[in-house]
Amino acid sequence: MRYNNMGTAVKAGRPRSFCTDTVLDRAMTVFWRQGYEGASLADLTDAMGINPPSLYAAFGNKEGLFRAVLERYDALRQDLMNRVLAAPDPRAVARLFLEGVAEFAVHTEGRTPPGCLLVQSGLSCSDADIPEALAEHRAEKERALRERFERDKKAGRLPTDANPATLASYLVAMANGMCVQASAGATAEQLHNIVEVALAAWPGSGETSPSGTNDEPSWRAHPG
Amino acid sequence: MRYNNMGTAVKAGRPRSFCTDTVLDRAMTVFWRQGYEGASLADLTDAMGINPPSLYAAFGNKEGLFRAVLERYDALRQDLMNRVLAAPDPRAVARLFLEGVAEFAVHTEGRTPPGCLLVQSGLSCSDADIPEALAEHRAEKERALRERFERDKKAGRLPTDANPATLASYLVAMANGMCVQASAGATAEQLHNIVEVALAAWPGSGETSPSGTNDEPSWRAHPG
DNA sequence: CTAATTTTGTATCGAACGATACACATGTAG
DNA sequence: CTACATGTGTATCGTTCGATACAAAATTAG
Repeated sequence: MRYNNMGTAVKAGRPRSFCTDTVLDRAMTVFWRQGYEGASLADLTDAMGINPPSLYAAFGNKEGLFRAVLERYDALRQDLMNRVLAAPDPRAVARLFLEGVAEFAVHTEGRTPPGCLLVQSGLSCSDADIPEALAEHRAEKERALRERFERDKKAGRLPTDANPATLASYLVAMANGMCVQASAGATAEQLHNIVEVALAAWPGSGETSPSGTNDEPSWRAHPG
Repeated sequence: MRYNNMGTAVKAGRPRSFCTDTVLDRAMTVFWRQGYEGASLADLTDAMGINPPSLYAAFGNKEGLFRAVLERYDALRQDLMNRVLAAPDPRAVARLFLEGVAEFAVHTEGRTPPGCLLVQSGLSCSDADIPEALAEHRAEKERALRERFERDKKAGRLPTDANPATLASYLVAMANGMCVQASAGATAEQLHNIVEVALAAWPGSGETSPSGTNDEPSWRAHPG
């Protein structure tokens, strides 16, 4: 038995000619732009630069490839979620989350379509497993936010009558809605305007903030 | 030339055996539940109770049927939009709109899937005309809200520095986001909680309302 | 080296896709 | 009635779909 430079075992047989993450990134753009059912195997293999047998050997079938793409998508977004969850207070969590989503949704650098894969690639499909898988991935983010807000509430960083689940659900709904807008061509400025309005809804807005960050009301025509 | 009881001309030839709106309603549920590309012609003709030649004679092709379904969907939602736009002030517009969307999104009476056809049926497709058609229909609602808010601003029912376009975009994004939540199984109570938070963002919230409707802060755990 | 193992490229499978040809049914026009 | 026009049902078109069979290529194991 031989080992590579990472200490993992090298299997016998012909080695793979492609990098898993690279082909997943390419498949991601196809699913993102065309949706799960609109992405044909020919589209996928063309974009990935591999042939069908390689795809099926690596990912099982089309749904397996899609699920692998979703995991890869989460990994690419993990840094953002980590920064969001590391924010000092719930208001900063909300702001970093919505601003981060707005940034990702439009600032694609041509590598991906605008919007969010978890919203665009299959809310409705002939195979209900696909919308379900997407919903689970979205719910994962909502759960992380809710648990953060539950800790904030216990620590006194939210009013005692605040509802962490509702606040998390509000943020995720807002984010998903912004992604729908982005997929239809909304600009970064339009999304950031929406974010400013959305943050005005946050507990403590509209009054002098106890933390001293007295934000400008966000529904104004020309903030600043 | 003969005329029917509505005064319209009766064409020569064998008459249609189906009601256009009825078959469109049935096609709507298929597109809604399975998405544009996930809805096969066999699925559609089965649900509509007609054969392919009848479908093609009446609607041209699959995309033509889909566009007819979108028009039908708008017609079914027109009453809600009329009531929303007839509200006395912008805050009432926002509340009626979001509450109406929340109601429609979950209260389907088994006839349709939860959510919104304009969000679920094809944000991404191999044929880009479909997402574009959906975006136009969504933008139509946003435009109606924006024009209403522009009139409100001129009439002094909104602050002089309010941004009607941003407020309309915020409401539509919120509505679309709630529909995404609904499609994944959110309950009416969860959506209404989100609506309460969303309305707290509205200009004038957080202070004693000038109209005297001093709404309960909406991010509370147990409103009322 | 030979044997075993795994991936690759080509070529293609049966099923499902969107869309139609065509004969028959059912109406109006005169 | 005949002539014409339109819709319906069956049966099927060519294409594309997701998925594989198979043999050659490329590696490890001994």
